[in-house]
Amino acid sequence: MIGAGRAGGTLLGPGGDMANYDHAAIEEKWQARWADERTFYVDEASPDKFYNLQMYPYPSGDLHMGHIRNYSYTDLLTRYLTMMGHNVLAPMGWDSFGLPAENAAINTGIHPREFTETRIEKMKQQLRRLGAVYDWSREVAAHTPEYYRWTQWLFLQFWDAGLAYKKQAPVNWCPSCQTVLANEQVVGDGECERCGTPVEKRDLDQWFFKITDYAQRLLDDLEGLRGQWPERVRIMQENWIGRSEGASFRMEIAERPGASVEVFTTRPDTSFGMTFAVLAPEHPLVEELIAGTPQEQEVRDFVHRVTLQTEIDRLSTEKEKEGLAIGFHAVNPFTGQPVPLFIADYVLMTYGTGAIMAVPGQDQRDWDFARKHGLPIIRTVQPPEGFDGEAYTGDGPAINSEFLDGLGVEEAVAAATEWLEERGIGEATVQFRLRDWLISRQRYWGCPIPMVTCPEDGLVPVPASDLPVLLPDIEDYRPKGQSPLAAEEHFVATTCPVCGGPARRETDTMDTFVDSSWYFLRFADPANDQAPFSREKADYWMPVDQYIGGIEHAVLHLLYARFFTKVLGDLGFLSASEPFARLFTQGMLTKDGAKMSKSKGNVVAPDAYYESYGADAIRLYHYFLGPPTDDAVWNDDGVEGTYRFLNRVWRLATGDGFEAADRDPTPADDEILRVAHRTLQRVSGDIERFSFNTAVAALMEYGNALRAYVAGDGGPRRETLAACMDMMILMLAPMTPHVAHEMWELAGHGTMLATERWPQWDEDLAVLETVTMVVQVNGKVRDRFEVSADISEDEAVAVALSSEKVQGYLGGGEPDRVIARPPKLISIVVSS
RNA sequence: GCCGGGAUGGCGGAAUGGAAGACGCGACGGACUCAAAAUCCGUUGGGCGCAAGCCCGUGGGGGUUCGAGUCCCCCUCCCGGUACCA
Repeated sequence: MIGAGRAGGTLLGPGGDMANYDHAAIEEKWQARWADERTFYVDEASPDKFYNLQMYPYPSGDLHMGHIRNYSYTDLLTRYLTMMGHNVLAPMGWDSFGLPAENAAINTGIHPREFTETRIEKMKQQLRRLGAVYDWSREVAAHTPEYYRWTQWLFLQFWDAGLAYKKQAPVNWCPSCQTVLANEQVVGDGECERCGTPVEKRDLDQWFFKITDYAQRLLDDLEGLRGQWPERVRIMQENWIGRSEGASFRMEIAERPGASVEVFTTRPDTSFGMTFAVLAPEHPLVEELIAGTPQEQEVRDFVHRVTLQTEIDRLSTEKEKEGLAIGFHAVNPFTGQPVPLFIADYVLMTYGTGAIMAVPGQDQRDWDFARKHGLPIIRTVQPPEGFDGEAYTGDGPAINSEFLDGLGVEEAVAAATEWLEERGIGEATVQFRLRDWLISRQRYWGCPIPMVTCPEDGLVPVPASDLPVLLPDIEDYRPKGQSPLAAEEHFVATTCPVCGGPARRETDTMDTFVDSSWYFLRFADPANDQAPFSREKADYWMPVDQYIGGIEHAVLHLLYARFFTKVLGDLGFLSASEPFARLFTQGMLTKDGAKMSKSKGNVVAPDAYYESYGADAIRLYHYFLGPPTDDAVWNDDGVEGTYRFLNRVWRLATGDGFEAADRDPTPADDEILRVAHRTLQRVSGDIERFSFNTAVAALMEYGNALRAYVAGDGGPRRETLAACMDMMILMLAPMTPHVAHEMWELAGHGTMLATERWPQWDEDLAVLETVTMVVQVNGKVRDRFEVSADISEDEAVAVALSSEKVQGYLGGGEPDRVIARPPKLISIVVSS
């Protein structure tokens, strides 16, 4: 077909001498073929599986260019890996519970289910239009009873394993969303992740998952992800888990024999420098001690004032630390001396023991507080000569510390801890910053928590056989401080599974992060109605070989999913201990200096681009735009360039404007084949290392070389051009699949391009025959030679020294030094 | 504050310690056209020069090296995370 003129004319563009391809017709044709032939549907037959997963999206309805960028990357890999011969699972599903649907219901009266499902359909259409391919037989949606039945079932497994519990706790409350938030969902200066409203504290009965039981393993297993996950994500998780080692010990209250307070410190070596101790205002001991004392009212007022502060004020580091002596003393076990006991807002009840020993000499916060309240400061670590700071936190010999004197920090910590342990006062302990995961939400559009409360039997799980606890249809979605479900008596009123007596259902629903903590497992076995997934299928597909998503999930989703995987592994449901073997976080697409979002009004709708340029040109532009890990700025003119490129390739494929001849090969034919193989080598390597932008650049250079070849003396040789075009088409197949498939068919291949094998380059052809050798004199390039790529060192030096220009710089003398790096470079050093 | 990451033409970006600016966008000039669009060809970091060519140039300052955008030290600015975590 090559060189046969405008073959297959019906799909050619609308007239003009320089025909553009008819992207609309071509795209529809091939999208239908992939769907009808279920080209990317997979089973478990092959030993060479590859699980290629993109974070399943919230069905927002409209794909903007930011989404398109992300889906384009995943689709490139699905197609490339398929051509590499892997059995590639690329599923798609919907994170379809959550607030937007519920808010829409409140505002418009449309049922969240209808709202959600309409949008899912819309989004599926848009993915199809992009040419993104999936195994749609595995589609899941978190809001369907077929899915959330198993979310509830998994909750029951957690409950049975003692990993789910309910307790009253001060929680983050968003007054606008009228629901609680996990710590991880409080962002910035204490604002709601969703709506930006300042978060308040409230005491509520809430459900938690005991993720803290897994803190150490979640931390340890990050090691194994080194090199496979972006370093910054690994570090963010490490910091979030926040392990610190130290000691906790008890101190007697001087005025109350029998009463004591436990403190945690990472620096037991500094205990001799303790000059006061501080309790969190909410510490239970505070109320116990002050009851009936003259200062009772003053202390209560202070506690009240602190707890009323929003999280923002309380945690602001600019604010001066506020505190109050409560009139009691703690006895420092190391010295036997009493130190005054304070309450202060800088000590948090939620970390450690909620109480600290204060050592102003070695802790800046304590220093500040001591200064403000006129408390003594004792240094217990000798600062280095010339130290002019305040608290000294570095290493140095211990001083003023009796038996610790002279020891370095590490030895002193060990010695002090041992001292405490020998006396039974305290012990070495490890603290984590990580808190248990609060999963209750007082909202309607989420997975109901399958528990009932019975006056006789207390909290009772709904039997697995009664699942799912269906989310009932209701009339009033407005949040009122408790879940809208609480107002639905027919939902709430039930019977106790244990005693059969009247009982009440839990009305909270689960955080949507619970739904997304196991969806990747459901994709392995989506139709299973006996279990969330079979171990066999999960073990076949897991772990996810390549996970792709946004950096915004660096801690939340990725930590929870890791936690779920470990729990389910421990419970015997699967073998994998980590869900995502490799993680790729793509950068975001910005416009006007911000991430594209509806609320910012800076979204670029793809519709006009689809019409003018088609899906392939849009995709190719996204690949070309820049490194996929980096944020990128949308540029309206850019698609024009990739569209022009594709049309030039199309004209080469359709023989538009030239005639190919059956003739003997010339050096030009030899050379263009070499360029083809060199390009294949570059493109293959670039795709493997996610350098899509340079892969596209290589293809463009190849296209330019092909056009020069076609226009060159003697014109194109039919056989050479066909071989070169086949390679071009195969390389374009994962990137611009529609036009590539069309060209493949036009070239006379009767096969489906998508399942063709990615070609292998010929090493002998890919290597350069001649190289430009640069000759430097004193570091500056002074001459260049075309030399054979396998030139010897001696020859290369001889060529360099023969250069007249170089001789000029040598001024008749001998070079002091010659550094030879054949065939690319000869560097000559000569003293002036 | 602490922990990451970054700064290269008008713009997006490319460059295993070895020709800085590949590839593309934009701009300018030209061909084709009655004209325009499309397409094709050429130029395009700055300065000096008729030219051959020379000098300067990867945020700033030092250093290592025959050779630094790349490695080391210091600084400035920008982005992300985290923030009284004892």
